[in-house]
Amino acid sequence: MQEYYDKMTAQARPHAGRFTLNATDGAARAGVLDTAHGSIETPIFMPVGTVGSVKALAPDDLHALGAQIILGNTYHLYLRPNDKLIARRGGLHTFSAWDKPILTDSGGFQVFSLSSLRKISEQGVEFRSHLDGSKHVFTPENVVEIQRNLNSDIMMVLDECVPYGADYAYTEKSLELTTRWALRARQAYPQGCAHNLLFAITQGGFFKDLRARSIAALVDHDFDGFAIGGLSVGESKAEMMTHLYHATPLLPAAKARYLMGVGTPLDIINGICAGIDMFDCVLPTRNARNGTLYTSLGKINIKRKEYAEDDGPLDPQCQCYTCRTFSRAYLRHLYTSKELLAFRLNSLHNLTYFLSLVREARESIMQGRFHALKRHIESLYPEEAAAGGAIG
RNA sequence: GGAGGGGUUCCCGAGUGGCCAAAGGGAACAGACUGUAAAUCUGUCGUCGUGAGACUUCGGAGGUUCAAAUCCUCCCCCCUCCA
Repeated sequence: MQEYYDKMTAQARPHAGRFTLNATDGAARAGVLDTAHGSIETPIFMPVGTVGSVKALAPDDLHALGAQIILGNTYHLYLRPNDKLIARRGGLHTFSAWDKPILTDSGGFQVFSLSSLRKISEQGVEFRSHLDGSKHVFTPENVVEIQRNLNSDIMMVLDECVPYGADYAYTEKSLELTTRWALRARQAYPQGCAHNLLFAITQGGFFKDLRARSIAALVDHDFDGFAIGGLSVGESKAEMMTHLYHATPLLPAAKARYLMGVGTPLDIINGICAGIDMFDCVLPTRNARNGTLYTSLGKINIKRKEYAEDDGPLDPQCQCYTCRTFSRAYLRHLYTSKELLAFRLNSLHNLTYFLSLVREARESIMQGRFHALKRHIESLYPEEAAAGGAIG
């Protein structure tokens, strides 16, 4: 493996880990994060490709969309096909033919979402595979090792994503464990994987003092970026926003900030408003496969009968391949007929929407007019805004 | 001509005296989805009514019964095999 690590290190571009701020507008930031496979311009939305594939799309599609970085998942790729198999093929970039940056989630979320299958201890988490029931152990150290084997550009530390409704005592105990795990992960690889950036994950549930404590305990350690975890796990929109706006300013300004698993277009705008740089979410791709599409006029469900004879484009203001080429009537027909093309065209469109949104946000920050964009997005999702998604 | 099987709510298909406006699929219609065990899940799905409930349905027409999709009679139609 050392030979593999050396080779990956040699191939890495210089300055990996450097984060440069280009502009700010209020708390909103526009920056650039350098990684081993190139730079990403923030704020950024990262399409989710859990098992080494953004569902329904090929790398060519992602390039056409202007995707700068995608996600992979440690838990899923470790179980299948296995990180060592991927390392033998030259890492996840080579294996999946994606040459731009990749961020891998640690499996902390699976510890949460597959909770019936696991047992948490100081050492790490013992869990059963959802695929075949076999028993495995994740520790802060081996999760980093797995991500190095994948040659992830941005590795996430193992954390516990605390379920919504957890009480103060549990949240506190969990946060302390997550903190100890993060420090162990960092200490295990102090210099050994400099080009595989390592982000810490802050937790703290829905208690402001615990959020602050989690951040304070991590900021002084040498992480390449900081994530806010444990939001959007079932809480109300208002609660989520309260903690988003409370926690983000506590993160160090000089490092990239990542809001994990979020969110809707309005959530993302709020995150940017609060000072977040990076987002990922399954919403655009999953909703694409389930028929919900995001447009410049709001959300639409392409399955609806009203589109059966609608010859207009999905979104007249969108320049994506889907909108340039096909009618709503055809897209509805594809979906209704269960044609696989529906997944690809819908995913292309929704990701175009999310990527355009963050690109516009970046431009508006550079030009000092971010607030106007925020107001506009709020007007597109009035119900969500009314539910508490219009703070700031 | 002979022997047998069958016609159920948009479709397929359970149901053979009351617990049946009728299982289960499908279709249709609507909704959900936030670090992806998701091409998944949920709801509605005879008519009227917010509701309790009322009314009309199981090929057709009669009949038996307190009660019929279910039992009886006749009729119509479909399928298989034999001639």
